[in-house]
Amino acid sequence: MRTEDIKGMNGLASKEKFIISEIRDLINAKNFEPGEKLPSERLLAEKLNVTRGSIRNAIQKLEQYGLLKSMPQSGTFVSDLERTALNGMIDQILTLPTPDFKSLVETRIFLELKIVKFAAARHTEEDMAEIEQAQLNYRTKTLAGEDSVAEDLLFHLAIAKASHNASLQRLMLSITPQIITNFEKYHVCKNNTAISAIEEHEEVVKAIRTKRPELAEVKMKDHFSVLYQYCYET
Amino acid sequence: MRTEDIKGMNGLASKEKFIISEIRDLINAKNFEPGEKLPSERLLAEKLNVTRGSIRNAIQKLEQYGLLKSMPQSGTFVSDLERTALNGMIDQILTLPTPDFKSLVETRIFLELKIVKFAAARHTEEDMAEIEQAQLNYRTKTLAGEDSVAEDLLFHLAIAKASHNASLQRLMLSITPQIITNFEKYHVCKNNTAISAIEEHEEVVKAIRTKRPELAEVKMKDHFSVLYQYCYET
DNA sequence: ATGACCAGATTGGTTAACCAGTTATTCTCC
DNA sequence: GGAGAATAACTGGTTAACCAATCTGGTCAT
Repeated sequence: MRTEDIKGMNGLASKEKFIISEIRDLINAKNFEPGEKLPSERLLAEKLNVTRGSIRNAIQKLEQYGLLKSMPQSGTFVSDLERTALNGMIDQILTLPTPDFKSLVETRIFLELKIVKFAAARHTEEDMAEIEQAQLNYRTKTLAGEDSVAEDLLFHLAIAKASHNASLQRLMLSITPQIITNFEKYHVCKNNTAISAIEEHEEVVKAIRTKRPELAEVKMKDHFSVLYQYCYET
Repeated sequence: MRTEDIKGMNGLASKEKFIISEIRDLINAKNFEPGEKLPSERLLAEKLNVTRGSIRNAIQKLEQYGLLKSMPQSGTFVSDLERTALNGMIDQILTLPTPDFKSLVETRIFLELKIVKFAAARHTEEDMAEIEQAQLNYRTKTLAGEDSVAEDLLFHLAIAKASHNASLQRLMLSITPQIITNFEKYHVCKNNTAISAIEEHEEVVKAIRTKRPELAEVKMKDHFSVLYQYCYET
């Protein structure tokens, strides 16, 4: 059995993939009931001829997806899912490809259009203050002719926070940096559009402040128009 | 310095929070440039009076969000983000609350309505076969009067895969199990609605097969109507 | 002066021993 | 024979020593 250390398509080392699939097979072979206890890490390590650390990594991965739950000094338990569901999820996790840039941008736009609607509907006074402060920072930095990518990011994150949906906020946090760090590479963000972005931002702010979700979405869409074209017209 | 082991609001142990915030402070104090190398794990551990393992955990967390990047036998580097952006992101990560059930459901519906549109537009023959097989499984299991929560989940995951957007698929994978495992607790999924769900599913399948994104979205929305009411009418 | 090169220090990653709880077992006493 | 307590075995988590790749600084031949 080769266990190369090269990273796979979805960021999982192939050794980790192997272990995860073995755990899946074990769950199937033994007809595990939901909530049942997995064999101990040591036993699994011995059975699969890998180190215990590798087992722990694999378990941690599946724990991130909510499929397993480790209890200190007690054991690792499969979550309350049917075995067939567990199987399907693990299969998808194993074959999940690394998102390409277009997928990321597509997802980001889509997330933000919803987030800004929620923000317009649910924001508090403090949220509004933070958004406006972020926009002020972006404005001054941009007008000074300096690079304002960071301030732009913070503006959008402030809106995400104001959406009062922790789940959406987290998704936003997890996909944004990947996009930002690839921006230059893909030449998506033109510097000369930064000035006009100030006004676009302020239109969004105005719509949020006046609590008009639909308008906020439209204005955000305008702001994303360049990115949008990149996604759907190439 | 208290370092309780109790999990914080966002699933981060307070010790981890402390370390992450210290790392942030360090990056600020030393005016780190994008891409610069962080002090070694040993040095950080000594400086913060914690074990090296704790440092490694914190770094791993920030790596998940794409803010740091560990290079074997070389060092840990901050990603190519402005320091202000780094700061804002870390602050949000530290204060991110655990998503409540309503946030999760809200997000799931929203994701699926987009996913089904993409699936209708982009699915391949294999995708379609998998979706229809999943639906068949759901149908037979439900008609047999057995519990079909797992088959329902797999049906929706098959559609997510057919969206051909790895980013969306991953988001879907990461929020679904949390919802499923809380279903019973919140009594959202009534057993007696399962039969009618068969037809709703098949309407969705039909819309996907005939490549009508808008219709697919409508049909999916119908399918989620009960959940939707739970979200927005309580 | 310059470039190739080598040894030692430093790095993140890995391993194995250890720890504090939990759980199963056995032994005792009624 | 059965309930309760002591105990041994086992659990995931933690720690410290170890590893191999890498980086650094100086040295030496050119």
